[in-house]
Amino acid sequence: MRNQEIAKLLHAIAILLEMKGESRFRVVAYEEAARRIETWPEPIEEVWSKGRLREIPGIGESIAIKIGEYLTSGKMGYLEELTQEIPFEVITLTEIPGVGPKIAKLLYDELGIRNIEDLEKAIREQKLRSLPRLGEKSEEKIAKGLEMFKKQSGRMLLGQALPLVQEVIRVLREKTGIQKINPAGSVRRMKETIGDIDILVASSHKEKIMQAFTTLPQVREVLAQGDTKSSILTHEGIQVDLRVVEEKSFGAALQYFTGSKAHNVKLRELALKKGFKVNEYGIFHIDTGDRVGGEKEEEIYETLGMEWIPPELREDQGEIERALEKTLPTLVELSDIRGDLHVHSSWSDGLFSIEEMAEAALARGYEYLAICDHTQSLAVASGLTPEEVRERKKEIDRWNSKHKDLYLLEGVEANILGDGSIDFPDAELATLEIVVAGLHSGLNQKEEKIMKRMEEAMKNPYVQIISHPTGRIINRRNAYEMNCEVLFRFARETHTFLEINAQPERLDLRDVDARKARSDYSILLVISTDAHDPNSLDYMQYGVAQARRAWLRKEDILNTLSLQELQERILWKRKNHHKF
DNA sequence: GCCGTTTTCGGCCCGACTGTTTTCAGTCG
Repeated sequence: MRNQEIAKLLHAIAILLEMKGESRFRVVAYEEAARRIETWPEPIEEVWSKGRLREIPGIGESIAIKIGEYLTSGKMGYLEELTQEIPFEVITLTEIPGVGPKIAKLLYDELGIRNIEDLEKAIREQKLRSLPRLGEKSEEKIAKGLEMFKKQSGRMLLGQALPLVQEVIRVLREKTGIQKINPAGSVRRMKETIGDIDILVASSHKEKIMQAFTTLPQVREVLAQGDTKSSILTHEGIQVDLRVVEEKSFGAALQYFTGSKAHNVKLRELALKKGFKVNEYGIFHIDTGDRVGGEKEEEIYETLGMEWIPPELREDQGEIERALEKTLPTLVELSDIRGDLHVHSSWSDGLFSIEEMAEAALARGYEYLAICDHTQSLAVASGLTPEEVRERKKEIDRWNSKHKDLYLLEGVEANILGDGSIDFPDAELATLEIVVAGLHSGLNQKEEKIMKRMEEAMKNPYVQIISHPTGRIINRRNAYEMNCEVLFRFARETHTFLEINAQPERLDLRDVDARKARSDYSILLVISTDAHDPNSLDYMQYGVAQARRAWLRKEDILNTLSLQELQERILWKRKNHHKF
């Protein structure tokens, strides 16, 4: 999968073109192409080899040729031409907040600054303030941006951002009595990672709210305090922006600040075609200037003849077209989930007893919970031997005999070994109700080997679910070298389910992959928390959000079934294995 | 550079804020 790699090159071209002062439409075209490729679920090299690059929106003749050239020769002549004028390195300067292409170019042209180190030196020597169109304040601003840039290590996880937002909102409500307050931006869209946090308030008591906000206990530094917008930095170094708008504009502002940018651009283009103008204050007739809505977000979409679009879908990935046809899917909700099919107990590397995990599941209203401890080859995680699994069964049976409202499924998360075999005998697996299997070793093997292991594992009649199928850890580890299309094909052929692992740093499958697995391969997905403690059962909300971003409905998720239906579905594979 | 229920040519989203400027360029979301 070389999508990221190609997207980076196209992004670099866009920046370089902007530095040169090229038409902003060309710049936008390269940016758009980069974004499309980055989120395209198929490996770009495969799309290319099938001659289907032009089917990706935003890829025209010219960019398709450049991608082809790069995949054939490892070079992109156009990019090399551009970097003759401006070194590739200079692009990294634009990642500093407050430094865009134009300033980066200025820094390079006037002071020969090529990278972060050069820039630091120039700031120390106070060289920036004497440049044309820059002054003392600009120098200060860039110095501050540089500090922030050096501190941050990737975007924060949704699992970090959401609790913070909820806490900030709770305290602001308490302190000021405001009613209308909502997260916006990528937090509201429940993206897997968040840049900075946006919160929106409707009120006419601006001063009081800003005061309350900038004196929150979480505040380390107030970055800006204005009438309508203030920004703070928390002790963890997270930037939170708060905007206050008039009640009558709340819906329009919420729509506007929720984004995504691509979604908003498309929406406003469409509005223009229909004779309307959309901005953060409302929706207006172009001819008369009359305001036709804006207090509620729904009014914007309705006026344009569309269904209201759930924030999780607002990425310009087809949702606007579907909203116009009024055929958006009804997305799965947390309340649809009837149980968790992958949790650990203190029998392996979990921190709490089976009973404690079960009580927590009961408290969340679940009908079932699958105890899936690690198996023997995973010694570091106290993986269980068959004997230990039999011992454990007594404890599970004891719960089930006493409780009728929560059923414990006896399971394991088995390990897929280097040759694709499962580290637990088939005869033992056959005694279990649920077998999840995943890769936990040999993660750096070549694609061919990885895929062979996956195939072998899925052919095993007792393996029902593949856990964290791509193995990525956000900000820390890339996915295995693998091919999701092939994985999906195997999964379909062997009637194996795939997991959406809800751990905030995993969220694996990714949203675009899960969407493809369901839409193109009809694979049923399982949302599991992989919890090692009772509180982590709440990760389910992130898994559900991921599923919603993948356009999934209740009927696309295995663990929305009742216990009886679930048992039928998961036992089907071993009973019918001879047929395929 | 891309794209087409107005178009194969002529369009291509919107506004706030900031700083260094006397009218606007650059950045951001």
